[in-house]
Amino acid sequence: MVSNYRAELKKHGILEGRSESEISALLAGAEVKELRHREMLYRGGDKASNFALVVAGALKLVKYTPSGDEFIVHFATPGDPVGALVMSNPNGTYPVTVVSMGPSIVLKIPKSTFMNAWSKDTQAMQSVNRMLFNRMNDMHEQRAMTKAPLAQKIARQLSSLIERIEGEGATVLSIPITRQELADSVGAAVESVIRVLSEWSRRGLIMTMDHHIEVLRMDLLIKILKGED
Amino acid sequence: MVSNYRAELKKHGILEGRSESEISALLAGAEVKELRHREMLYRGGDKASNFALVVAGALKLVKYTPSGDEFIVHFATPGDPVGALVMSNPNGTYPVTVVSMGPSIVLKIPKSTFMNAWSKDTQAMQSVNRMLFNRMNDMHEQRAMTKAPLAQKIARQLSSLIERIEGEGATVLSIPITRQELADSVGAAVESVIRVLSEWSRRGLIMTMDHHIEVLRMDLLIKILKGED
DNA sequence: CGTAGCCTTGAAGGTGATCAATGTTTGTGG
DNA sequence: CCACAAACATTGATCACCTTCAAGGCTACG
Repeated sequence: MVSNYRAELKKHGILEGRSESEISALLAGAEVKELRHREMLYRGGDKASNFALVVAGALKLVKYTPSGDEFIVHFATPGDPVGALVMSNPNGTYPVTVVSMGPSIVLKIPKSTFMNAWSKDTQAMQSVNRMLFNRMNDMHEQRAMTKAPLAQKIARQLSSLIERIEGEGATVLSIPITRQELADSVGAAVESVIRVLSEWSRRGLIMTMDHHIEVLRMDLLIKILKGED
Repeated sequence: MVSNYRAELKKHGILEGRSESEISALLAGAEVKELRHREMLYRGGDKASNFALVVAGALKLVKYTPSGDEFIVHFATPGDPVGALVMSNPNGTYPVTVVSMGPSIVLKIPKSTFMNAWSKDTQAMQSVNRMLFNRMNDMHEQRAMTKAPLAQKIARQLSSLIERIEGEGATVLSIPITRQELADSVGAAVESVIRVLSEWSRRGLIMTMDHHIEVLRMDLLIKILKGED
């Protein structure tokens, strides 16, 4: 399974159509790492010595407010680069803490390889840029909803996550996500998220099993997302 | 003034220390454009044929919610690249509408030059990445404040803008900004922003003259920003 | 001198935060 | 495999902060 990380990355347009020698240059010193649930990959503020490509599973990128509560900046899903932007910065530190949600697999690539191979490789940089572009757009979409009611924000987050992790048309979110995490990702209080999800459960819209959310009525979720409730 | 855009860009670390031939390659087909107040540079959804570097003034990057109201994703300030991320994407369209705030100057660079020169130039890409990194961090900071009271969000936005546009220690924001724009950028209603700013005016914290905001008591603004009110 | 764009103020009402208490599930060490 | 701790979920009551709606004023500019 681990051995096949290359195929997985190619699915997401990374390393696709590259020669064997190009690939080995881009992966010089790379290390496949399996992370356990809640295991930390990077700690925010630590010196950035490598970046990672998500191969399987999902990771949360977390920041902390001065007042101590946590908020989730982004969920990194397969194909996502993590910590790549800071590589260009000598002595840069990771801007976020990165923690695995459920078991996941990442490919850790040393900063030196980034500088020697990635940054000089147009195709590679383009795939990194494409992912950053997507991430930016995702953040913009989220910002666009600041004034929308909480249910709408949660619906968006949920369907966006399912689509990105499971693919178009899926209904089960295979990574474990707590109400707290959902709250931290939409900028709300846990209790408020719980009230929304409980309501949805009652209405038969979703089902939760052991921190795994299944959407039973995607059509209704989409309606809520659009504010048609 | 226009002729000196290179010096201005170098101040922000772009094109710095490059040879004459490198610079002319990076600026092949580039065009200096002066924008009037409220003039549009890019319309969201249009095919992206070039990107721009902000030389002087400021631009707002705007999106529209389905319900029609506007929200401001980012204020682009001198040194900022605009539309650069979408260059890697063939047939990509601008994800945001870009409008000048007050008169401003940008350097428009064709997509072909991005593909031929920028994307192959490690140093150039690094400076673009550095700016994107900053923009991301700015958005993260903003996200971190979703639960903070409105006054805090406005204080942050204001001081961040002043620092980025005018430099450390400045107190006057030289670009015209309306209450509506401030509201759209922090995700609030105009009236709410007005109430906060009026209160600040009464307390002698700020002064507004013809859409230009001056901070009279930066110390107090910082206190508010930190939630110490 | 009238329109357009922006600013202001007040009143009413709602959404979600906070606090507090309790139940439930999961994980771990003996 | 049990017992206890830790993490997570739930529910209710209260209340602050903003939004919304409505109405009116100011200033610039063609």
